[in-house]
Amino acid sequence: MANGQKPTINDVARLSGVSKKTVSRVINKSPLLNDATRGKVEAVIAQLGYVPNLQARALALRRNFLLGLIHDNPNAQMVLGVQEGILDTIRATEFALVVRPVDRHSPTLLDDIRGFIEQQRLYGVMLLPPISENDNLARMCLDLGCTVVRMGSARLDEDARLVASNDRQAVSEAVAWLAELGHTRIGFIAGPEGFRSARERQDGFVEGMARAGLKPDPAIMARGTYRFESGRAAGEQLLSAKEPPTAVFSSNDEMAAGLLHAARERGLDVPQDLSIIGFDDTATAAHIWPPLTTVRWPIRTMASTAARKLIEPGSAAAAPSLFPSDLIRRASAVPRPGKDAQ
Amino acid sequence: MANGQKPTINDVARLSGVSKKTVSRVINKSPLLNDATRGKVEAVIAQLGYVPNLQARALALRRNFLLGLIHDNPNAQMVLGVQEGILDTIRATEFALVVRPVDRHSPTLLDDIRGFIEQQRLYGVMLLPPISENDNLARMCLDLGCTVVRMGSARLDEDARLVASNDRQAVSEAVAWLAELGHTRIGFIAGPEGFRSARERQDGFVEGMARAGLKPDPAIMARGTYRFESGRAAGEQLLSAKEPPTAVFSSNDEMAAGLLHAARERGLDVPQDLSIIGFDDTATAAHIWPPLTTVRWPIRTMASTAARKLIEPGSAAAAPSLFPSDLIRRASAVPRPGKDAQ
DNA sequence: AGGCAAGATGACACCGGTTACCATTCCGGG
DNA sequence: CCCGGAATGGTAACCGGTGTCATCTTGCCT
Repeated sequence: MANGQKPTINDVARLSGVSKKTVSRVINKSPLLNDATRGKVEAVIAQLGYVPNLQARALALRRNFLLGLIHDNPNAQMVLGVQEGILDTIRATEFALVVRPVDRHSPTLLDDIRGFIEQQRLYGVMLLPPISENDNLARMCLDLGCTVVRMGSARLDEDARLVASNDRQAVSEAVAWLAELGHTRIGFIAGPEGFRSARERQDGFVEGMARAGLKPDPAIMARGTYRFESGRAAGEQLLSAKEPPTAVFSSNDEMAAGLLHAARERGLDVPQDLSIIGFDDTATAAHIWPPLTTVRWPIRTMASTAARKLIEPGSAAAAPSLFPSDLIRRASAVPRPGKDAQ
Repeated sequence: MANGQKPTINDVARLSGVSKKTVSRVINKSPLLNDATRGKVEAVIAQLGYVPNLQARALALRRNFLLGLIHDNPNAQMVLGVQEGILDTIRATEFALVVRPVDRHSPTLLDDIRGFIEQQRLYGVMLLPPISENDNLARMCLDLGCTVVRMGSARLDEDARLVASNDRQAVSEAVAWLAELGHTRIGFIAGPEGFRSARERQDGFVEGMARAGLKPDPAIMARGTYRFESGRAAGEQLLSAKEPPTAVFSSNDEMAAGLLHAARERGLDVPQDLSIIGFDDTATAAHIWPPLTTVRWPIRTMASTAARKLIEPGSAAAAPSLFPSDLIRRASAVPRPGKDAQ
């Protein structure tokens, strides 16, 4: 310690004239300890700038302090928001956040993740959509002995903890808003098949239409991949329908931007000729023209909650949490032309 | 081990009838080892599914396998690209990536980061712009005993390793391209004062203008904060000049998007009335209308290189690396109207 | 056959914490 | 005045690896 090494618990013990054990008690805030002793030891700790070695601690405790974030980049904005949310929770703790972007389509996905978890001996992992929907993956993590939290669209989950946004309700309300603006021909661009979020949003669309007394028309509904290009393609399909929509709900912002391009290429004016609502409230949403009306879900808060569930034992943490989303009203959705004239 | 615990090196040793030390040699691929023994031990390892405990290893080796990424979110797209680049390098190693978003303006910034590094005993840290420009921070990390790599705009650096993009040259070329398209009134939106990247880009602008035989006009140059709104404000300023520009280079995409809004609000047609070039090639760049001509720098490759410098000892790693950027030509920059008619 | 260097392996302490368990001191109550 | 129990601190072993150094084989040379 004198020679440039970091001070250890032994140095602290020697300098304060107590045993390692006592220092350990001070660090761990053991209640059965004389105040005088505690003070003495704390003074030495401060003087030395002693920081306990987490690796040694992890070894002795047979558990460590690493949380893993496993995702496959659906959306940079969202992933970063999640990271910030997790940090909000763990910043003052001894936990650290380890990230692991993966490729959902890799044939060795499960093995890669297993190796990662085993090698780093993670305490818990957080799964983001879309891989959070992979039940086999969640089960494997649980079997590997770490706690698991999944983020995603609403759905009960027996064993892994769940933090979800209520996509269905949010979409339903967005559609209701379009109806309120006087639209009756409302189109829909769905997310890719097999994604829970895609289904939730589709269900929300159907529900919203029903509530508004409208009937979804398959002729102005299409499916995309959540990517920009697919949104443009879907847009072309919808807009070339015999009776094109005057408003479209897109299951995410990126596809909404694609739709916007498709509309523009046809010489349509958005929002005059076509109202658009997206989902996610990505950075792009506010920056495109016109600014996109979209659904924002509280990513950061959700992630922060999820992290709490990960590190806090207790049964309460096991109950799924459902978060509401907000409709952000911008310029891309306006009353149907001629509606006021009715 | 039999009772559900993870197998340890002792289990492997016992089952294969050799000592711990020999198993350790197998794991570390020691060359002085009998092939027969190695084979036997490896068989047992495979059979048991033994994975060495990194924490114990870190303790014994007095170094660990954690790389830290410290940043304050200049741009989600970029941060995520960096994370992916780092993973490209460390995926097959025992290193893990620990992220730490921070707030550049926090008064306790340095202390927070120090605590983080000391607590987790990071092996190395990577600093992203803009905090990578903080020399005190870099020095502190070095003093704490971890290797440091800074990403940023070109500039020699004595102690910390540097991975940089050649912003100046890239901007210079972008301006040359505008000149080639026939523009002579070229405006500029600078980044915030005090940022190295902002200065590099500004220098590049001046250089490019000079090369094209043009003189920068302060009346059509403004400064922004790299945020959308500041781009819009700068745009209003530039466009209300007595002699407005026919083309503008914006120091990043987000401000370019703001400029685009400003132009549109004035009834200008982009690109017919105004050509725009941005910087960064964020997701937004391709999704706005018209698609933005912009400078793309190889974030992922740079980050991958940076990670290699972090974990590979050797003096070669200490030399700064400079990466070239590409001009992505999209629809937002077109020939000056009437130019062909000349 | 003897000597010896090189190769292969093992014994043991140690990294920096933790826990189990024991020893001491200091009480109050019978 | 003695004893039991709480409060406090110490000792040793352990977590799962690694380094050092000693030991035991070999093969080869003379």
